[in-house]
Amino acid sequence: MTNKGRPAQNGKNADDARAALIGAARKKFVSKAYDKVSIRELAQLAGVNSAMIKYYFESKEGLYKAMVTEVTGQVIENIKLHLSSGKFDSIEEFFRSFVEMIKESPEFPLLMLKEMVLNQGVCREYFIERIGFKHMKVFDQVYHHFKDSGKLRADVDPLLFRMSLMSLTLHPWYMRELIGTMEGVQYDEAFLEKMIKHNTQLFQHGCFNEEGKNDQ
Amino acid sequence: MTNKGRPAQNGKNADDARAALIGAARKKFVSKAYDKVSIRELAQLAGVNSAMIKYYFESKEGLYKAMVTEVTGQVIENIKLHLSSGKFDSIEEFFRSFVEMIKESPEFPLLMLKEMVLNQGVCREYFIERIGFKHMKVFDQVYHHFKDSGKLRADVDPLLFRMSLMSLTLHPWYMRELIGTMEGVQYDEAFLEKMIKHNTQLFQHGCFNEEGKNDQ
DNA sequence: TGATTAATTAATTCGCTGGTTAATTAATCT
DNA sequence: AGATTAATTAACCAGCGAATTAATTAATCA
Repeated sequence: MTNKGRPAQNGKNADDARAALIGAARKKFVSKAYDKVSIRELAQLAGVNSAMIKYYFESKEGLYKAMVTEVTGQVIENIKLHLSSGKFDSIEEFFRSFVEMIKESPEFPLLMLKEMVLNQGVCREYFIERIGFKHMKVFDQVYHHFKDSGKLRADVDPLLFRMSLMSLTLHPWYMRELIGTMEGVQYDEAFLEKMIKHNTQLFQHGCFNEEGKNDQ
Repeated sequence: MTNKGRPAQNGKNADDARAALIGAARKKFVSKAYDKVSIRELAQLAGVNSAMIKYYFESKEGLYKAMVTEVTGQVIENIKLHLSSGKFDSIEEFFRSFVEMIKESPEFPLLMLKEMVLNQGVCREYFIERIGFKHMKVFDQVYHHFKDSGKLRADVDPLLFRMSLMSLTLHPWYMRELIGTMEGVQYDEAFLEKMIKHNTQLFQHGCFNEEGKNDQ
């Protein structure tokens, strides 16, 4: 019971047609609707036979879920890395960390949008379970952090604070391609920095005590 | 050449299985991906035979387009009614008018999202042509209105102003169902009013001259 | 070398969906 | 009443795509 059987041999060396399939799924499923992506299309891009999907993932949905697991896994890592504590010196630092997090998993916002907002019926529950609450919690923590430190104005509504935070941090990524084509704007360092400053401006003056501000 | 032929007889009286089909399309296509909605499903919800789709709209896509035409038609009317001039006494008035506009065509934000942002739509070009530029122009006009009236601070970036305006006005509608289930919040009068005030707060202090403010 | 088993494929099955058709119904007009 | 025509339906068809199968390949072990 050691090393029998034909070894995996996609392309060069080791064990993975599996990895190739997940890679293909990452590309295709992010930019196209679930049903518009055929297993033949995926197999072709991965350079393997479509039956390999059954072999490794049981079904198309199995492959999709494996891909979601991989992406959300990375995102969870990045959230831990950049946003874990929820303890930020300033709201600007939060906006900057959030951008940093997204930059490392740029497929994520659209994937989430498709799963959670659109009822594609692929694995909404699974996705929400895996990432939804954890993700939402970040905004929650930010609210409480600033609330507890006494920097937030008393009249700021918790839900609306979180909602507007979400809107301003996520929506621009949904619009990325559109903004790119219509306005000719790339999401480069300079632009993202301007966005961070702009959002900071809005929140700093809109939700925070004037006396409590410590930088700029 | 007057009144021959069998009269329309869906349910009660007059001329419309057609209307029933568009109604069904409005419900189904907004909450599900295009390919996940079958013509039988639509016909069943409308209470007619699926062949009626061919009869009235030539095809599934024809029905979809007819639905888009109806919704966007209403939206254009509502934009004219509530947002046409772009001349608002305050940013709060703009937020309120925008909410008013959306309330009368609540399917619109998600429909637009699917067509323009996600590649799930069927008639992206058609949709953009019909509503895209006209709609974007509203945010543009708001910027210029306040800029020209000297109320905006000099350092406010035009694109970021428009983007954040879009984010704050549209994103909450994408999240509507999610917020409903996760937070138990309904988008009723009271909540929408709070949202308007909150957004106003952000912009009033974040983008406008302090001396130029005239209410509250 | 031959048994064993993992990896891979070509070919086939089968359910679903959009589309089509031909027949039926129910009204109006002459 | 009989012709005409719009509205409606049941039944059917073709095509696609996911799933499945049965066979084949290529390695390891004994």
